[in-house]
Amino acid sequence: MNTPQEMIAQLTQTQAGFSKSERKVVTAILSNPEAATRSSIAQLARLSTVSEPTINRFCKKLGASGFPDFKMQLALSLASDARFVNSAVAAEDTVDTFTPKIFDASVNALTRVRDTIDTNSVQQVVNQFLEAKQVFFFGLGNSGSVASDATFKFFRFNKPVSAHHDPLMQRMLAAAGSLGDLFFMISHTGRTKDLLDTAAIARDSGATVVGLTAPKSPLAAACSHAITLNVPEDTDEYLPMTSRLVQLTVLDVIATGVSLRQGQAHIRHLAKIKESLQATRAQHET
Amino acid sequence: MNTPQEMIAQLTQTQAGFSKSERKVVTAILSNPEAATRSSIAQLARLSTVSEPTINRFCKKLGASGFPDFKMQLALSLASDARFVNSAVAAEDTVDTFTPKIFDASVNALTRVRDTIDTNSVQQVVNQFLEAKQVFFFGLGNSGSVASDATFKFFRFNKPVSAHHDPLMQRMLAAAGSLGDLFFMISHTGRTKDLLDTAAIARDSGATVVGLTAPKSPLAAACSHAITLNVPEDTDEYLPMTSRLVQLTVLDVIATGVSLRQGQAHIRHLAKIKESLQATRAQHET
DNA sequence: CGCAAAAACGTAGTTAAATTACAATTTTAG
DNA sequence: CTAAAATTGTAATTTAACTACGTTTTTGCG
Repeated sequence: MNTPQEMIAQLTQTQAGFSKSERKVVTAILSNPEAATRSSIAQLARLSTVSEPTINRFCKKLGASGFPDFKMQLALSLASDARFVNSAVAAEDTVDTFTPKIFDASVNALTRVRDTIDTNSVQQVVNQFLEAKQVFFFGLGNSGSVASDATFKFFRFNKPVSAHHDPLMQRMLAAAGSLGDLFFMISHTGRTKDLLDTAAIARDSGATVVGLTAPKSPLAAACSHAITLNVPEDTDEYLPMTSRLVQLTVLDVIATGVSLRQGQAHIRHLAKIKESLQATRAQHET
Repeated sequence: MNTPQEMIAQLTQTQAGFSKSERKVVTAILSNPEAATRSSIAQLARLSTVSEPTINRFCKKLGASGFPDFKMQLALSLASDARFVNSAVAAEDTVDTFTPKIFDASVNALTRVRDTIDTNSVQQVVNQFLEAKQVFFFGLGNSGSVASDATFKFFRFNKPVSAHHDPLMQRMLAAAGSLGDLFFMISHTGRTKDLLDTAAIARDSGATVVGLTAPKSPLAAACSHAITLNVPEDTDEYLPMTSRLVQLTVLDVIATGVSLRQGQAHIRHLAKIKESLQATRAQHET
């Protein structure tokens, strides 16, 4: 059936189309959705100061088969939203309590980007990668590590790839760039001056410049193609930068796209690489 | 209330403790759990060829307040399990279809580790970090990038931290180690020979050796303390190595632990670092 | 092997919840 | 201001869930 129930979305978003008493029901439910999933139609009717049939009609209007079904969908909707709860880490937290919070923040960021990422730009970047003769991954700070990781992932495609963390080196490489070169810029903020300069230089030199960065950022504007990421702001002092995780995952997506396009021949290439690693292992893996 | 409903786990795992007709009920539910959440007590009773009260008693035995509550918990349990679905990327996949799969695989890995990680060992590692005079992050390949990322995260604690990717350099540093040095070994498999050697050398030199690696791996055994990660095997050719993401997140957890223990003084230190980055930005962020 | 106690199970009755049919009220359009 | 349409509530009906109690089955022990 319809996979992700979005009952709450319907309750919170849909302002129009509701009558007076229906709005009363919405208010009552929203005041404590958790409780709503556990209450009977009579209880909810009393709480909303409407009649029971009104509740029932309301449920059907929202696509449920009846009140019990509505409760079910609401609960499911809450459950999936519960994973989105980005509860802040507090000073009183212990390892047991803040560990799940950190993981949840990461999951939160990933699901958000999954639901908002523009697959068209991903497709374009995959195409650019396939057409490129040579690929440079540029990043600074945390994004530099992401760039390094990217080389480990993309060198498998029989194409020269490298990562660079030094702004001067990046600048020189960009200046030396030419048609067929792909510069892959990674930046969470998309506002790092050095990278912006480098992007401009690279474009001037005739190379393709791809960005993995924030929407509406200067870097996104400076690139030939950009994949923009809608990651939650890291307002909390303790919660981590989730952008790295998202960037890595998007690079995985791109790599998968390239992989699929390269087809079977490439699979054998991969097998050879895996084999080569065996010798570095103490024992064979299970 | 109890956060993650684990009704299915109770149904699939618990073999003992069930009577004959209760097993019939379990079988009936398991044959189609989805349908079970939508059926009435009478329907399920017929399907299981038992009486309605038997179903009801069964529900209460499993911790539900009654049949409706049981259905609810079962549905929630199914919903959370649905996120675990690690559907493989197929050759016919398009960007639109494989992108969510990759994200889901990452989310899958994170939630799994979140639910299985041993917080005691995290706590121990946090303690080790606080006691250390100097910290070295070692990793090879993909884990090397993780090690680099770790330095960006941990240098904030006013303590000398560095990452090294070269096995020879790692070896030399390990040999030169002494009490107060913390060697932080990152390895997905925990079977990389170079790293195993280095770990042994570091321990011999009197330093503390911490591992972030696979359970029951040689590396885990070779360390003073180990955080072991239960990440899903990467059996699919296309799906990415999720271990990096998990490793990064665990490092975030450790950093948060350290951060919380260092208290308020450290917060001001962080503010200064953030400030220093402003100058590298093209514009102020929103 | 047999008997008694305990556990498991089902039948029938009871209660509560959800739904439907219909009437009253409110809203809207002309 | 009035009539039609939409909205809401009342009351009755149906359906589902639960409880009490009696029957059957299992278990433990002499």
